[in-house]
Amino acid sequence: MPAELIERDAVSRILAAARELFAEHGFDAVSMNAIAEAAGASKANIFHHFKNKDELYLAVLKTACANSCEQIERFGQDEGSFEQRLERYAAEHLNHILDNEQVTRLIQRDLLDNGPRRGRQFAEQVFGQNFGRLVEILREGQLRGELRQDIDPAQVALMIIGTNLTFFQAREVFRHFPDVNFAGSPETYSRMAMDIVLRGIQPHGTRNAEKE
Amino acid sequence: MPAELIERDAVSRILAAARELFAEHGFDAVSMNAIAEAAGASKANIFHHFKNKDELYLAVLKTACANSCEQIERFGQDEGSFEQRLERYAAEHLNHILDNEQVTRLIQRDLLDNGPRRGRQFAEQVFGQNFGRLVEILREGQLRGELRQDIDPAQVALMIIGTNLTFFQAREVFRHFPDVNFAGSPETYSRMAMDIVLRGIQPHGTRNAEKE
DNA sequence: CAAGACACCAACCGACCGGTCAGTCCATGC
DNA sequence: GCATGGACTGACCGGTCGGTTGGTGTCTTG
Repeated sequence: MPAELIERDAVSRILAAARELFAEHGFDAVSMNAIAEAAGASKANIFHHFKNKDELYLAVLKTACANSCEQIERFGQDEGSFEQRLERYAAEHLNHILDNEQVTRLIQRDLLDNGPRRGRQFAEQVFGQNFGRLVEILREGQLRGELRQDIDPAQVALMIIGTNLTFFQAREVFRHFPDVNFAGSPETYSRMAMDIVLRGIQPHGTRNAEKE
Repeated sequence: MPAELIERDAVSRILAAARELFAEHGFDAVSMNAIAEAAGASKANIFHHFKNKDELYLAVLKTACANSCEQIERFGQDEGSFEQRLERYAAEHLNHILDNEQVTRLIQRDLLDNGPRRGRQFAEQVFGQNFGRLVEILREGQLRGELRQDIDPAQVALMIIGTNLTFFQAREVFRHFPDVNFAGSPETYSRMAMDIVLRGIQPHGTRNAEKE
């Protein structure tokens, strides 16, 4: 992939290098010199294409979020039962954040710097889109009586996204925990988590989750 | 020993200022000058007490984690049914991370910088202790047949801690989401989340969670 | 009191920071 | 042929970075 990187035009090379470095080390820890070197361009050229460091950061966040949102839009959209859709959404979401590690880290970092800060809107955008899709699926299920009426769809959405994000965030840490045996297997993790959630949100009387 | 008192005074002032600034802005964005000014000491004095910036950061993390771990040790320890203990643990954990915002942010930041980095062990320490306590409670409940045998306690522990952490991390963001009405009320949030989890991990046949 | 240990600080250092500038290169259009 | 203008660069700017130096005042100990 370095060959590809060299072939592309300067702006996209700069954006790619900046995204990688910002995600890995954070905004303040990355110098324009480092980005220039990684992108194979001069520092002055970066300032030619982007007004300043902040604008470069915003551009990185913007393109990354646009890409991410585009993929999220398709999550859980296929046909299938409510449970299948929800299960598939969770699995796809977990896969997505694992496949797009850089973007996920970028947004998590941005969320952490929560002051009157730079790219807040983009974090809200991606987070909100995830949230919206999920709540939509859940509301629909609730209308069809496939999940309890007395639960808050937003609550369930947060649980699903939250456990996925925590899996992403801490997977390297609890890889060494003796109690944890799903650290290397997001599929196992996602299946087990949704098993619990689905059972937890079933309507009170139903017992239709018996499998074998 | 008045000398020790004086020393501890300046050192603790430096540690407090550093903890606040590191938590708010991250390691690289905080200069020793800023810490010195916030602590009411000279920069040279900081270097007198701490070998370098990294050691100061480690010291901050160490004291913060020690304090945090001490409190966690008491979570969910009181008498009560399995469900009560679990519910109380979740509520106490959420309260804890909200009360100790600085430390939580500090550790989350450190988790994000996952390379061959500085304070990894402390993040593992706090995270692991939370995890250990929860898994312990869950294992006990499993032994007594109060939750399904076919679930992984570590999975449930991650779900509880994960949703709490995500609540902490994103509460400012989804405060503006129309779908969310628990943003300002961690108690409501914790109660609703545990309602779902508890129902999801009940043994297959039981129906003892009907509302009174 | 002398000597030393210790807390503390102003001034300073080289390195590097984000950002600027004058100028080169080169494709385009007249 | 030649003017225009965007892409691009090396050299440079003021300022800040983490860290050091040389020293002052204060307390303890003999």
